[in-house]
Amino acid sequence: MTYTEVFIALADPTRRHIFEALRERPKTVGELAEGQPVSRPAVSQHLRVLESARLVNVEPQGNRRLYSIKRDGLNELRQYLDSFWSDALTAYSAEIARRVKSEKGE
Amino acid sequence: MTYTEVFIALADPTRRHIFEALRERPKTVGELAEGQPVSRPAVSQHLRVLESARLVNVEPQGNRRLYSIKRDGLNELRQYLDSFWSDALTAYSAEIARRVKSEKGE
DNA sequence: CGATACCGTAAGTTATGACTTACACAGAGG
DNA sequence: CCTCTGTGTAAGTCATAACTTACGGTATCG
Repeated sequence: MTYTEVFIALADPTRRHIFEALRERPKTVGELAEGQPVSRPAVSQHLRVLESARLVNVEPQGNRRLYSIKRDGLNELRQYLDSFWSDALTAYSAEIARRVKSEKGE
Repeated sequence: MTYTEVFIALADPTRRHIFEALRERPKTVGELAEGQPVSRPAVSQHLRVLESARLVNVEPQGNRRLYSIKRDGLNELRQYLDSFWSDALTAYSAEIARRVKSEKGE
């Protein structure tokens, strides 16, 4: 059920833009805010949501904070999506398979 | 980019529950509403959003309307996710993850 | 030491959307 | 016909969250 946060995080356009801006390279909050039409505190708040969804990673570097993409959230989302393919949408077998996988710690 | 609607559609818990209820088999609006804690018109509105996101398919059958899962929306979402798995990004984020781990003394 | 850059948090405002009830309309069946 | 069933739509309410400005705290640098 943890992909809930990931969906919510990526549903917002501004947040998705920030996230996509990190594909190029890790960036600081100021750098990210510069490319967006919203204020810097707004970017900070979005980054907090992205971090909570395990989509980004923060690494303090002296005065600044360097944000980068983290794959955990993406993995969960992909796992959820794959559950709609693993089997021809029959009954609950896909869901069961997903649960078993996560129980094994994968 | 059209995956925007898909993200928004699946971000709502009620809408995701409705969508997941269709994994078992195609269902009518009444059947779907019965399994949800919200009113029937609410389910109708959710279905409109899901349909607009190309996540469900509707087939009128006499008096009722039979809804079923449509792959188009899921395909777009998966395509978007897969774009984050390019080799460069994979190597880059793996490096970040490794650094963070070693900083934690793990 | 100041002074400045970088960033997070608080508080308040506003827009969005999820929900309700009420209504309209088409098909099935007596 | 008339009624019931199944569903979509309209209008209005209310909660949420996205945004702003203001402020506080911590490094860096002169």
